[in-house]
Parts: sequence; structure tokens; C-alpha cells
Amino acid sequence: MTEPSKLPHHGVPEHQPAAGGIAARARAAAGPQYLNGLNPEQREAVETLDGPVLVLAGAGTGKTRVLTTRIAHILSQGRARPHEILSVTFTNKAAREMKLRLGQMLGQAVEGMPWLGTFHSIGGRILRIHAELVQLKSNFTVLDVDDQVRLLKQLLQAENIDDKRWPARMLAGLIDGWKNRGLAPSQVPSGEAAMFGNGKGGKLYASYQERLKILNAADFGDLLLENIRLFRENPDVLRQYQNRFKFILVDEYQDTNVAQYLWLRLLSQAPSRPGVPLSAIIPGAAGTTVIPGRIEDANPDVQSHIEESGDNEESLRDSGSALSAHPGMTETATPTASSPPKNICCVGDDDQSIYGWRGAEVDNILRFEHDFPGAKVIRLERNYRSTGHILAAASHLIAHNEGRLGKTLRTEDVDGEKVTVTGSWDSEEEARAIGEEIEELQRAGENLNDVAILVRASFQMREFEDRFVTLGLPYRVIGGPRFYERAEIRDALAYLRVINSPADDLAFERIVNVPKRGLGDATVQLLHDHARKRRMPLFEAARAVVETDELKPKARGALRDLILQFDRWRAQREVTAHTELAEIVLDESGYTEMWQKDRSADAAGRLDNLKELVRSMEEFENLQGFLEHISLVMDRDGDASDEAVSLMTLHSAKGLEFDNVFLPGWEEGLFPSQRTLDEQGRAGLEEERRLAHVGLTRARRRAKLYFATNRRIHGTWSTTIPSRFLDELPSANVEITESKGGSGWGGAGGYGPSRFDNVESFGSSYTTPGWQRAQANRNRSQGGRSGQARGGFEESQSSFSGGFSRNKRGPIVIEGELVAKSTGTVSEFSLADRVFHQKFGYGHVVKIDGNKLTIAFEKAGEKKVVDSFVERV
DNA sequence: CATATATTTATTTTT
DNA sequence: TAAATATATG
Repeated sequence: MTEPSKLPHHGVPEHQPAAGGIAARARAAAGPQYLNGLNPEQREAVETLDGPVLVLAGAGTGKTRVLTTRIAHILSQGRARPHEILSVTFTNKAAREMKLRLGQMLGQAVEGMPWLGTFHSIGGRILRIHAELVQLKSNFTVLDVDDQVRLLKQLLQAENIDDKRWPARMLAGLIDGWKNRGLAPSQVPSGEAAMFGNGKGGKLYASYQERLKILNAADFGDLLLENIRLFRENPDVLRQYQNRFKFILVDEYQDTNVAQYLWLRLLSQAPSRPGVPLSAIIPGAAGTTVIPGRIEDANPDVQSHIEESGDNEESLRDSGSALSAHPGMTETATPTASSPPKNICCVGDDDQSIYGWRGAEVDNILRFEHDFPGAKVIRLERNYRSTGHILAAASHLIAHNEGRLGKTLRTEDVDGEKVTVTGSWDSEEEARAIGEEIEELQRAGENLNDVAILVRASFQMREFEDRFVTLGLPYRVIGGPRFYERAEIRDALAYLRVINSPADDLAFERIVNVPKRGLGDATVQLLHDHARKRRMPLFEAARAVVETDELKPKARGALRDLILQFDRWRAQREVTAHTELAEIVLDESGYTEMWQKDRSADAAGRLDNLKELVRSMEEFENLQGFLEHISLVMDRDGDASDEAVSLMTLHSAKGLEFDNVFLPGWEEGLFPSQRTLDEQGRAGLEEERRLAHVGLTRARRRAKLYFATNRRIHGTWSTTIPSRFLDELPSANVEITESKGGSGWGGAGGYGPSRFDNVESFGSSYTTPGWQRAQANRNRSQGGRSGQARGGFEESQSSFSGGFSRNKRGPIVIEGELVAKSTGTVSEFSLADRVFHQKFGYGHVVKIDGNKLTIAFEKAGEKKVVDSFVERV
């Protein structure tokens, strides 16, 4: 592969062989100083460089430290150069953290770790290099959910599917799920695909993918899925990467989904060489089932994919590969032929797997030893974070889960304060109580930066915000809506996207009429019709239509102006810095003005955000580079400067720690979230429990739990009962306290929902939850339709045989043909043809100019129209 | 075509 | 409850 390595080879010794022998041992014992202070397990995790390693790192056991030290170790041992290490994390936050820590450990060498990043950013990066092999151009856009949904809506419309009954959002979710499982359109189980849109789910997925190619776009899932396809279809490309990455490190392995797993598997296989038995590479062939429990019934999807990648590997095998060991590598550095150099190290904690709903497969971590035979499993169980009581509570709670690898966290810290549980009358009182306790902590000299409130669902934050505002307590919301998800940012980006890639219909559509230019639905619809018929981008369609009389003069003028503006901006792009260009665009388009005129409360904030956006562009070399990264790595700007309480969801708290952690809302239905229970049943409950475990283990010194008896769910108040998780805490480490919020709960004996108490005790749940679950599932699988299952079934069958909707659209055309068609075709009309036009009626052709016709209409007079709008009669 | 008003409907977690 | 969407009106 020719990808230039942009890294300065920063003081990484290329010579010294890392002889695995006595010399190395001796040196290690003396110890490079970065090894100092590691406990024996950590040290083992760092120093076991060869072969697969799974590090089971419980909360607060120094996971990140192990990862970064391991990288430092690899580098300083000369086992690989920075660009030969693939290091993937799940979140940008984690990637940043690792870069930071590595930087501290190694000086500036972090610049030289080009392959340290999230799955998605690395996937995207590889994809851009080989874009043409997956029918994209290297400047493809990454679509966000909004774009996706808009696109799907159009497809649903084209298929004549009622988007009330089959919402685009739902389809987006389905497709995302398929992509998470590594399924291309042809691989989706047909039964599953047929469940959406009267059997059209699969077809919709396929045409969605087609559209993405035409739009030169990829969605999040594609960043991985298309990568997998790239590797499967181009063994030589795969081999380049297999050769390149001498070491692979994976953070939060418990959160990987099937696609990520497959991707890792492909990369972690040895660069193919003759003589490696297939069974050494393909886990399925080995038949060694190491792990107990539910791992046995492994996901069939995974199985089939493993086999596929096996085939792939086999086809690779014959072509000998030049294993280009770099100068510093000795024989011992490269494992023997019988054991491929799968130097993959995955770090994770099955007890912190909380992204199952996003397709994460806990099985991936549970099955590691099976997938990577000969793997070394190292457990990190010494917790350096929490005090005794907190750790005991967390451990005891998580012990209620089955299907875990099992770790016992221990600490040498003092017992500290007990975990407290506080009940309050309603959620307002809960917020009041927490507010007071925080003020108390503040008075006692606690730093507010060491205080966090972790909620299950983001709607809970509101009450705290309200309360803190009235108290004047500084707080900061972490992980709210992402910066680039704000409307104004996306509008601005849309302008830049259209400049950068004129075929970006979604971006164009977003801003044609923002600010208002008199180009409403009707105009856009017209452009769509033309674009579809002519198989051209909307922008081009607009260019054509402006030349005609299709539009009313007003709209036509506005559209012409817009096109001219874009032409001008595109020209300016060559001579103007991208930041300056952005300012010009925002100004000349009237976008800034639109917000300046807006007198609503948040208009000023939006203008600030726009400034912030322009400022953030400075970090990038050019517009292209900026656009490539924006959707992947832009997240909220934490002004961590001021002292403030942190307010966030449990999910976004993973990986963080605080002295004082407040955990409100421990109520049935909210904390074991009813929805998760309904959808995932037992597995869902266990995931919720892991979430609780994550919450507790964020705390260093104080963990405080709360529940309220009354909570407003959506508009209406409802009575709730304390979470079952509270019952699962060990009483020895917990203290029940009175709410300090004043009135309410203790006094009123009228806390009367005792009739619910017996309904919901653990396990005895067939009456309410079970029934609800069944119902919810039924509704869900039928796409939320209200009728009985049978009715829906018949309906979908009938429309199958009818083949009704195909006519509307004509045959699906493959991209190659589209391109051919859209460039310079000769009109199929001849002079004097009699034609019909929807709006202008009958007439005859008097002039032909490419696809533009001049027609003398009988009623409307002479008009210029586009040929796609008239038909010969 | 744009705006104001009525109605509906959905409410987790995120790369 | 509030946000998002449909409908009526200018």
C-alpha cells in the first residue's frame, strides 16, 4: 500500500531486537521506568506482547494505563513503529484520553500514532483511501441520522409505502441493526427483511445502499460494513493492512458489535502464508468450546460470517506475501509459522457492557478464548478507585447477573462511607434534596468538579437543571446533543457540503430554502421529479430547470440566484482560505442574517455556535479535510475551566470517575428501564444491572442513590416503586436515609401504592411485565400496527403477489447506467412532435437544445421546458 | 408559498 | 409535556 506514513519516526529505536529471552527479562525486571508502579497483573498485561491477550479489567483497575503503557512498551522495545500499531477505542473521548496519556508518557510521539482512534474514524480513514473499490469517491460524505431518515423517507415515498405505518426512523433503525450485525442487503434473513413495509424491507435496504453510492455518501454503519466488504473483495488490500499492523489493541472490547468483530478478525489474521493450517485461523474449525454458558448457542450470524471469512482466507493463501519485517524485527519478534502473529490485545469488562441495544455483543468478549485459541487471559481485579463500601455494594449487585466471566474486585482502601439510599415523594423533591446535599458538600470544601449526577435517561436532567438554575449552582451537562447535531451547525455544514460536492442532494435539499427564498415544497418536488427522471443530482437538475419556464418567475429567479451564488463560492474556494470562505458563505447566503433577525432566546447562542464552527475549521487544512472529520470527531466543547457539577447519563459516564456520585431515579420502569425489559427481557435486565454497576463504580468516596415515589413521565404523574436493584444491594454497606427535601414522603402515610408492591417482586412477573412484553413484541414485529398479527400477515402476502407498486417506478437501474445516461444524451424528441405537458397542456416541439425543448403550446404559448416533463402523444 | 393554529404522538442510552 | 406534523388561512 502506498499510503504515506506521515509520522516522523519519533525517536523510536529501529534497531533493538526485542529478544524474548533472558536478556529481555532481565531488562524488564530492572524495568524501564514506565513499568514502575504497575501491579503484577498489569505488568503481565503490558509485557505479554505475543499472541492474543484478553485483559479483563474491572472498573477502576487501571485499564487505560495498561493500554497506554503497553503501546509505550511495544514502541520502546522496537517491536513496531507507531504507524504499525492499530489501536481502536469505542468513543472519541477514550481515543483522546489515550492520546493524551501516551503523549505524557512518550513526549510528542503521539502525532505518530495515526491508527489510534475509534472504530468508525479508522474505518472511514481506510475507506477513503480505497473508496473507488467500494463505489465511492474519496471525498464521500458521512451521513448523520437526519440525512438518513430523509433519504429513507424519499425511498418510502417512491415505493408508495405509508410512512405512518412504516416510519422512516424505524427503517433506519433496522438498517442500522443489520449493519451492526455485518449484514449486507443480500445477507439479511429474508423473513426479517420482509417484516418491514409489506415485505419490502430488504428491497428498501438495497435501494438505500444504491442511493448512497449515487450520493457519494456513507452512513455510520457503512464505515465498517463497507470496510469489511472492501477487505473481502480485495484480498490484496486486506493483506497490506494485515502486514502493516503488527499489533492490535482494542479498548472496551465488550462493546464491540458483530461488524466490528468481523473487521477485527480480518485484520488480526496473519498475513497469509503457505503452510498455515486453516484451523489455526478459523475458530469454527477448531471445535474447542472453552467457555461455559450461553456462548454455546453462538449467534448464527456470527457463525456464518466466520465461515465466510474463512473462505476468504483460504483464497488468499496461495498468493505468497512478502512479510516485510521492518529492520528492527528479529526472528523471535515474528511468531512461528504455525502460530500466526495475531498480536491482538483486547481490553474490556463484561460487567460494563452497556451497549447491547446498539448491537454490541457481549458474546464477543465471552467467546474470546474460543475465537483466538491460545489466548492469554489476564484479570485485573485490584480496584484503585472506590472505597470499600462502594466497591462491596457494586460487586454484590453485579453478582446477581448470570453469564459473566466473573471477577472479584477488591480494594485495599478504607471502607469509607456507606452507600446511601434516599427516598423522596416526587422527582422535584429529589432534585431539591440533591441540590441541598451538593451545597452542603460545597460548604464542606468539596470541589464541584468532583461531583456528578448520573441519570438513566436524559429527560431526568431537566429537573436538576431547573433546580440548579434557581440555586445558582454551576453545572455542566455532559454529552447532550452533539455540537454538530445542532440545526444551525448542520445548516452551515450543508452549505459547505454542497460547495464541496455538488452531488450531495441531501445537503442541497436542506438549505435550498434556508433562509427562506420562496423555494418551497412545490419547487423542491419539481426538482426531484426532474432529477429522478434524468438521474442527475438535484443541483444539476436545478441548473437545467432554471433555463426553462417550468417555475414561476419568482421561484425561478431565486433558484437562479442561488445557483450563481454557489458557482461563485466554488470559484472562490480556489483562492480563499476555507475559514474565510465559510464566513463569506454564511454571510452572503443570508444565513447569519436570518439568525440576527430572529429574536428568540437561543438565536444569540446559535450565532455563537456558528462562530465556534468557523473557529474550529482552523484546525484543518482545507474544506475537504474539515468535512471528512466533522461528523466523526466533533463533539461537545467542554469548558472544563470553571468549577461545576457534572450532569450526564450513566452511559456517558462510563470511563469517568468522581469523588461524589449522585444516582437519582432508581425506580422500576425507569431504572431498570421498562422498555429495555420489554425488548430484551432477561438480557435487558442484566444490561440494566450492569449500568447500575457502572454508575456505582464511578464513585471514589461517596455514592448516593435516590428514588421517588411519584414521577412525571410524559406530562402525567405516575406512581413508581423503588428499583429492584436497591433490594439487591448488600445491607451491610448501605444506609437508608431520610430525604432532606422537607415535606413529603416520611410523614404522609398516604404512600399508598402498596397494591403494586406484590405485582413486581423479582421474578414473579408473568402478570404485568410479561404480558406487556409480549404485547410490545407483537406490536413491534408488526411495525406497531394496532391490529392482530394475523390481519397484518395476510395483508403483506396479498401485496406480495400483487406486485402493484413496481410499475410506478420502472426498473431499478444500476449506477453505471445511470452515469452513462446522465451525461450528454440526445433528446428523444424530434421537431414538430406533438407533446403533452402536465401544466401547459398540448403543444408541438419547435426547438431542441439537448434536453431542453422549446414548445409551442396551444393554450400557454411558447415555453421552454425540460424533456422529462413532457411526453409524446 | 409562508405563516399560524390545531392535532397528534412519542417519549433511553450513541459511534 | 413538548416537539413534530398536518391543516387552514392569508
